[in-house]
Amino acid sequence: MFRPFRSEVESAMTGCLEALDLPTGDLGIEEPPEDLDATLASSVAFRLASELGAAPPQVAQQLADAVDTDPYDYLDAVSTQGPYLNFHTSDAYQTETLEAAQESDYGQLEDRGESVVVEHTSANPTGPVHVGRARNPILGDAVANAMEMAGYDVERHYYVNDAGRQMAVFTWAYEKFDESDLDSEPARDRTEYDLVRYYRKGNSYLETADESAVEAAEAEIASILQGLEAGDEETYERVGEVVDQVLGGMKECLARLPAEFDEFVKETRFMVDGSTDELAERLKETEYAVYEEDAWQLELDEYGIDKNLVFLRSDETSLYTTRDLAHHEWKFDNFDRAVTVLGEDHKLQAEQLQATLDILGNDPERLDDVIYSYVNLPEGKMSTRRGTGVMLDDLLDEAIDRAREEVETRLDDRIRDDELDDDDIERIAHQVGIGAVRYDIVSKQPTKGITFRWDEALDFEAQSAPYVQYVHARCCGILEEADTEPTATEFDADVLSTPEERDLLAVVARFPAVIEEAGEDLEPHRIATYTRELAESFNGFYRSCPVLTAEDADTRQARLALVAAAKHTVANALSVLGVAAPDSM
RNA sequence: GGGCACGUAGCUCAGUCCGGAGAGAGCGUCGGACUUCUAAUCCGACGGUCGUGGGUUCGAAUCCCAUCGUGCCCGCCA
Repeated sequence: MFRPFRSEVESAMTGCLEALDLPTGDLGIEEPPEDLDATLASSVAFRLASELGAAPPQVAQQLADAVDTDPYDYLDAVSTQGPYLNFHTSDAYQTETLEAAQESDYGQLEDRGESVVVEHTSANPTGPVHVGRARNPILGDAVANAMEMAGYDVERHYYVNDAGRQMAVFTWAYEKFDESDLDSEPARDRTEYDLVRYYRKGNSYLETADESAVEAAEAEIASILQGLEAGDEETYERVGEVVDQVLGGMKECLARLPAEFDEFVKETRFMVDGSTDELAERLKETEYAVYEEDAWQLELDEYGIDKNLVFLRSDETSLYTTRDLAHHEWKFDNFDRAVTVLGEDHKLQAEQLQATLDILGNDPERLDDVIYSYVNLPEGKMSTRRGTGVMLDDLLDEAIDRAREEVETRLDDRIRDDELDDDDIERIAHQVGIGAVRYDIVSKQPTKGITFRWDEALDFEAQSAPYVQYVHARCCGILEEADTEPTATEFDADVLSTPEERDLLAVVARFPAVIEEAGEDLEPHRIATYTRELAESFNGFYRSCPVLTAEDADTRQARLALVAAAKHTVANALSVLGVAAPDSM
């Protein structure tokens, strides 16, 4: 009910200011400090003080007196404290929040009737997913989830770069070398770990072999690229054999997170259907196009980009961005909006794409980018080609092992007599281990750099996933013990009167607004911050408010409803983050 | 050299978009709380020139300018 309450406050303030013939452009509405019992506040009195020739506290009082709360359901009263106006909620606010949160989909906002394609990960199919890349699926999945919960109609796409130079090199190397040429065993028994050895071998060969050998190899690589450009069937099959195998392995790895996709869109698709050629022709016709140094380029100075964008090589083949432009026009044809999650190293390319889409007559406002910084090792960047980096599979394995150890050591001094069996332990180890990895990454602002350190990545201490997951397990424990989940008619929210109960309910009430903000601003880390506040409030409530042994039946019933509300809220918040919500821990 | 990001407690981070109520957490350190619905919990203490210097403002971690440090980018690679 926070969102409707906010609307009421805005409406009440606007009405009040209009009645006094004051400007309504800035209502100064903000969230008050935590130790106040007001739900919203306004600092507008500061700005109106000079205009009214009175000190801010007097202005605040004058405004508070003028506000009419009668027409509103959730706005109960306005008070002042110095220069601030404080807005207080009604009993109906509590009651209806508690009722709304009994629904297991609490936080799911109304359908906006707007479709959006969220493209994320899109890692080149060159080898195993390493931790440097892993921020993308974890962030991307959360962005998609947040938008979905905020009411958008979301599709998740993985754009497969199967037509670039890297894949041509890979295909050439895969065909040229034999197992006996390779100098190591696969690090893991899965296709991408096997095949990446050819890719690395090929790259080191190109760096170290003698000139004529490199020349011959480059000729073969160029012929593969040209074969793709010309739509040659056999070339597609050769490249496809490598791409599909490697991608298949990468999908298995990503599924462990899990990060799932509605569609894998191959870039060769936009070569085969002629849209890349057609697009290049259209670009040539624009006033931005120049033919320099035997290649077609686009001058983007007007867009503040001083680097020319080459869109056709001198041999007439297309480049990644050319194909990606066709890809994005396809997105615009099929979706209302497009969101792309990509590393900061692709930022310039994203700006060029944005500018060029505009030149081609598209509305660039329909495309948003979510940019994140790479996860680096203390000693530098991770690289598939060079074989440096921590593999996501290894990180997940370690995290699960660490979580399993934790569960087992806690087994002995466990109070609850629910007899965890081996399957439970394994389940909890997976939920907590993988959850901790995801939470650690998704809870930080994407623009902040992360340096990967094993001890930090495997730190399950507070302010991490298990802290929040534990709240869910506690809720489940209570509700299971009570042997009933209350329905919306069987409780009275008014009996929830302790500070801890009111605080928890107040936090629960804000959840839909947090979803709205995270979904609209593409900032899922806000949900992680919120889960921490929610968990803190719940633990405070848990400490001081017995539920099953409450002093009377009404209190017990209302607290059970509050526990169910907290459970749905924490479960749905974790679900947006892609973190499992364990029933027991 | 140019462009873009980041810089908040010893460490890891919220807060910055949209300026407002003594700058908040966690880890670590120190001290407390389990005959209790799960102690992966809770309570308390210690700890901060919000990189630095200017400016705007009644008010700046937040906006502007400058500066330093770190990262990323500046390929007919992706």
